[in-house]
Amino acid sequence: MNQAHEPLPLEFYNKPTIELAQSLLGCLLVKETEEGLASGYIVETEAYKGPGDRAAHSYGNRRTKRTEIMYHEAGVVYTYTMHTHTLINVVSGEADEPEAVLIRALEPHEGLALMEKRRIGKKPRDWTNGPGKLTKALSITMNDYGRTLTAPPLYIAKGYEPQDILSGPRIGIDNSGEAREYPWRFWIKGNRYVSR
DNA sequence: GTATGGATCATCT
DNA sequence: GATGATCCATACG
Repeated sequence: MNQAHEPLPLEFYNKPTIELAQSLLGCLLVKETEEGLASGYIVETEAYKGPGDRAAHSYGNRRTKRTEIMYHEAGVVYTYTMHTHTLINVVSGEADEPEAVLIRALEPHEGLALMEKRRIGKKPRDWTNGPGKLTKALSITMNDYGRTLTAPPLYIAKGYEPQDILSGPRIGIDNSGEAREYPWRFWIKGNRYVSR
């Protein structure tokens, strides 16, 4: 049987976005549904810094119905639909600072049978090694938009301390000028579930 | 292993 | 009507 976890306090998210992106590595992302609980350790993230970041949806303080939640205080979820997939971000920064951290990959931990069922025909390694994949494995949808990460059904709990953290350019933002070169992607060295 | 193109839809112009 | 913070199948080496 699965055991519930203790969510990290709201204060955890109260730090600079780049720092938060690194702090999230090794933490446990948990989603509870009627089918049961599924969770995975965060092994890859990307920071998006709002106004001055051409790759961010909130570049130039762009404020629309979709990005509205990024102007909220840190610790809430920003889900976004990309083609046929849903992506999940953790909102960072103070209120009116539209920054966020994209969760790119997880290492499956609990609810493995559920993930297998949600990712039929895929190898275990392909269950959560990409932003669009992990949301499917954990059943994260647009219904989670705006949720606070400190209570079920969707929350982040303490995981383990990563050994080595590496950083590099972000992925999939080739048309964003200089912003594509910023080393704002972070991952745990040697982890098999990191994308690419 | 790398490279390429199509799927498919919410959101924005 | 155009645009993706992607994924997958296919082709090729």
